[in-house]
Amino acid sequence: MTLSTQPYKGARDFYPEDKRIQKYIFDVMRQTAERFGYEEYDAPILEPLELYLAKSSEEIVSEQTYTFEDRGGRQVVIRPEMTPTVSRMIAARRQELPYPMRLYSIPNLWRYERPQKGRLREHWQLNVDIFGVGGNEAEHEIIQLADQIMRNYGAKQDMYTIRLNSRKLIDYLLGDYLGLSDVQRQTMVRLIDRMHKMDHSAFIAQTDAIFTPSQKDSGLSERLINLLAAKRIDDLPEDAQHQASVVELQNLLQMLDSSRIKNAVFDISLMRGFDYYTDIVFEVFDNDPENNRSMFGGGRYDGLVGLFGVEPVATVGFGMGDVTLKNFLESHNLLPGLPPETDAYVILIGEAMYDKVQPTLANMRRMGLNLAVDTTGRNIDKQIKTADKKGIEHVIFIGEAELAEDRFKLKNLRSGEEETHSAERLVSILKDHRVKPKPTDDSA
RNA sequence: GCGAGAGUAGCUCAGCUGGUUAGAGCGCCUGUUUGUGGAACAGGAGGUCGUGGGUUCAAGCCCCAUUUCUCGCCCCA
Repeated sequence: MTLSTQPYKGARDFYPEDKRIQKYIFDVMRQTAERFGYEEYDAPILEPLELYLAKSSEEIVSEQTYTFEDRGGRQVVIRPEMTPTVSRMIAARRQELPYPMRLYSIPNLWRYERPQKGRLREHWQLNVDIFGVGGNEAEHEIIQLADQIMRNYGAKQDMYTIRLNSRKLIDYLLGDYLGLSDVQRQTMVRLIDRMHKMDHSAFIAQTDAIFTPSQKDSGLSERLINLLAAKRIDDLPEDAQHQASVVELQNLLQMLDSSRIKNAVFDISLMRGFDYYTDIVFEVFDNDPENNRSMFGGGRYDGLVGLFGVEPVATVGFGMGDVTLKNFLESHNLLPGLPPETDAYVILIGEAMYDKVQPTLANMRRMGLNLAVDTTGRNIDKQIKTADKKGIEHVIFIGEAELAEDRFKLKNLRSGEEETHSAERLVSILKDHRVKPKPTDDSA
């Protein structure tokens, strides 16, 4: 049996060309979050099992975590999500933290599930949370930030849709308005969550299975279907329109619209899986018909910090996974070409040059250049080929003549052009060639 | 956890109703005499056909199991 070279199921190796993409994706996340005043934090990848019990969705804890017993007999989980962890951190310093607290992190998370498109076992997820803001300014800022990240990747607003709903509204509609029991509500939420994945008749059949005979006789089925047909807040029943949750939703949509976010819509069927959401939830969908799925989302979860036995803290946040995001960027052709960090590949000409060239290399490196030197002494053509294969755009030739004159030949492998310059000039030319992807602030 | 499809060279794949020493393109290595790449030419390395069993005179091809990958379901990023 030979040793496998494959990475662990559902996890990825990142070769330099992959890591460059990941770094770019993370850089945009970091810069955008920091633009809004969010500060980076981190935490251990291991947490005690109790942290997730009754806080995440039940299936994630019971079937999708990597759980094991450590040598001290403790039940340990490799974190499947970051929200319980950050809530724990806030609770630990509940009294002393300056609110509003704005935090972000890009942790890797593990879930034991069958890998498929957009879903792996290990993924990285930007987590952005604001603590201590009870008003809709929190939702507004969080969604605005999420939207700005998308724009900074170069996404246009017609490429994705931000869907909004309210847990409170759903509770009111299913409970007070339709009169469903708690158990019925829970089942119905799950069902509505995937109503767009099934055909209409199958959906109706399954809703009917949830209702009691008397509920069915009183026409509950029709009322539910009418309710779910609501495309806009105005389509909701008169009674619902006066609910505080609906006023909030309307208010938020208004705020987003004023912030030039025109692709946010109300979606009554939006549920989200986690149990801890308490109010407004949102999800961002890829509009590409090839990849028409939820990319990421979040919402308000005012109850989580309080579970640690401290005064509750109002919280809104979202999580954005790198796998689905990369799918989005690829399908919309938004990933830029990313050259390696190495500014130039140094090719030595002549015998025994390696030692002689060291002072020159050290000098250029001191001036800030990233240089890789070919140590093989192979024919020049092979060395150039190597540079080209590595994707390094520039080659510096150094031989006896160059050392004597203290001027070096720089070749651009893309254009084929060659120029001879002093070390100082080389450094400044190569630094100018660096292309750092920056957030494209298109707030205009 | 459930369902479907697929695993042949580093990559993309071909391989007839089972029939001798398993192929192509690309890539890789060497050389065309060491101060210039992407080309051309010449040569070369590389496969226990995912793994284990079975059927057969004979298995890359048929059967079973297993594993990995891909796609869906559940759930979710």
